[in-house]
This record gives sequence, C-alpha cells and structure tokens, in this order.
Amino acid sequence: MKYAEAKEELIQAWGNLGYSWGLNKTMAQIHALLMISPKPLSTEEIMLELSISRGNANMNIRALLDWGIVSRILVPGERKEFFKSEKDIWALARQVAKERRKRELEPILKVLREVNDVQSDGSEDTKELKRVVKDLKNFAEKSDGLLETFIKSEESWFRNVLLKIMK
Amino acid sequence: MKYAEAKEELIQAWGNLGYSWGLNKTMAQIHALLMISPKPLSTEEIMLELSISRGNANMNIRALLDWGIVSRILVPGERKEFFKSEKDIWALARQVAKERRKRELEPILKVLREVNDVQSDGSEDTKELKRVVKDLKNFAEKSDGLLETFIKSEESWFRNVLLKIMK
DNA sequence: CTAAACTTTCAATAGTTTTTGAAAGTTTCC
DNA sequence: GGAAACTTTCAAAAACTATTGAAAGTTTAG
Repeated sequence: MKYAEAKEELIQAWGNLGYSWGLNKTMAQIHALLMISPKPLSTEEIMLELSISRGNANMNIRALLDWGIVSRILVPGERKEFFKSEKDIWALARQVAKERRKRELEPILKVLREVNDVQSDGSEDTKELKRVVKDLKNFAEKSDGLLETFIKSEESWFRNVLLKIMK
Repeated sequence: MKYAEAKEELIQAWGNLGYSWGLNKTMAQIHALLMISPKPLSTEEIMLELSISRGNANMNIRALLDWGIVSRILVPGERKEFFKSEKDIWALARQVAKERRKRELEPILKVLREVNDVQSDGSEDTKELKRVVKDLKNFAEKSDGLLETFIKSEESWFRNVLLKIMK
C-alpha cells in the first residue's frame, strides 16, 4: 500500500474510532493528522490536508486543546501557531477517559444519588425502582472507580491487568 | 422524593448514559422504562409513558431487540406483544460491549492491519506513520482482548479486577 | 372468508449538529 | 500609528438524525 492511501485510510479509521470515543468526526481527523505528522502543523496546513474551512479548523483545534490532547507550539521566528498531538496513545486514552468521566459519569452518579432516596410506598413499582437504582448506582460507582484507577495509571497497568485476567 | 419524579429523573439520566454507550436517546429511554417496570410493557404503554409516536416506538424497540438487550414476551390470552428488558446490568454491559466491539473495534482493526504494510520509503513521514500504526494496532488489539474477556466474564470478574488493582 | 387487532413501513417533517466564509478582532512589526 | 499577519466569531447554510402518523401489511378469531 502506498503512503498517501495509507494516510487517507488511517485518518478515516481514526476519525471513526475517535467518534465512538466521544470526539466528533473532524476533531478526530485533525487529531489523526497530527498523530502521523512528524512535525507540528499550522491551521493553514490542517485546513488544506483535510479540506475544511478555517472556522471549522479553528473550532475543532480549540476543542482538542480543551480536551487536553493537542498542544500549541510556538516555533521561534514564526508568527503562526503550530499544533502537535500527544503521541502516546495510553496518555491519550487516559485523557479521554478523564474527560468522559467528568462529562458523563459524574452527572449520572449525581442523579442516582438523588433518586436513591425515593419514598418507598411498598408498591411493586417503587420496589422495582429502588432495586434498579441500587444496581445502577453500584455499577456506576464501580465503573467510576475503575476509570479513576485507569486515569491515574501507567501503561503497564493495562498490560498487567490483561496478563492477570488472561492467565 | 416522590415516585413519579424519581422515575422521570431516572429515565432521563439513563437516557443520557445509554446515549454515551452508543444507543440513541429514545432507545435508551425505552430501555430505562422497561428496566424499572415490574412487568413487561406493550408498545401502546411505551408510547403513552414516553409520549412518542407508534412508529418511533416500534423502530426503537426493534433496535433494542437487535442489540439483544430487550426481549419479546407473549402473554397467554393476549394478542399484543409485550417487551421486557434484561435487568442484570452486568449482562447488559456485556451485551453492549459485544455489540460495540463488533460495530466499532473490528472495522478499525481491519483497517489497521491493512495499513500496517504500507511501503516504507525511508522518509520521515512514512516512518512516523508506521510507528503510529504499530502503536494504534497494539492498543486496539489489547482493548479488543480486554473487551473479549469482559464479554465472556461473570460479574465477579469486574469485582476481582477492581480488588486486584486497588490493592 | 372477513373484520378486528395489531405491527411495520416510509415519505414527509422537525430537530440537531456541523460546516462555511466573511467580517471582526488581535497581535506583531516597522 | 497603521498595515500586515494571523486568529476568532458567528449567522446562515448544509448535512445529518430522529420523529411523526397515516397507510399498508400481517395475524388471529370467529
């Protein structure tokens, strides 16, 4: 396979994976582009490579900065800003986990804790609700704990866990 | 908190969590409703509870059946179909993991394997691409392995892993 | 067979998210 | 200061996704 084709496919594929991680398509594609670029890229270059508008490029670069997975680079002697991506994919996964935990898991845990003290009137409906909330809460808290451990871990954690559980 | 309010909030919250798991909003809400209902519900009842149209209810129930997290129940003496949800949240999470693995991870692994034999022309760009593909492939394969273990596991697996890694 | 009960489909519509590009804003340099 | 180089904003347009509801299809009971 030729370089240009491989690059194209990779950006596409990473675009999809990123999407299922909660980034949006363009965000993930910019990220992919920065991942495979040996040197930092300017907004101009990103626009050109991905055929997207200046505004779109700007907004999504900002979102990536916001997520903490891309950083601004100042090249001495250049007016323009350049961007480079975190290239350690484990660090990246940890960062995404951290953001999603904050954005998704935390709000749900909050609701579950509130709903947890619903008045029990002894009816089937109330009983079932209480049971479900208890289970969900338990699940969400465990997930939260696992995520937290992952976020604070080193790459080796994952390897170690895998080795352990796969015997 | 009163039952009606708690129910409302829970459906809302579960709707959001389900969404971040890759279901869509209505799908997740129908699922939430079935989770907290002590008895199977008909399409009619679901439409009414969630104020959605017949077509919408039908399509999303079908999607839930498709994901394998809701099942059709035939009540003797009734013409209507009833639906009930898998209530074991661990089983549910495993099912969702299974579907997402099939829908998301597998296609990306396929691309990574293809892109992996890009021709190396010795340039910086090619070198960087190869390095990134190698890392991604490694990561994706490990995730795949972990997911597989999870999918085949019992609830206790999660607890055990947690205990292990949390000392 | 036929009517009633129920389910499925799908074209039209509504709603949401993403993208564009030109204008406004900012920084840097002379 | 002012012009050039660059970045940010945002209203409008385009693209995408979800929802409706009426009509078509299917199954069941008598």
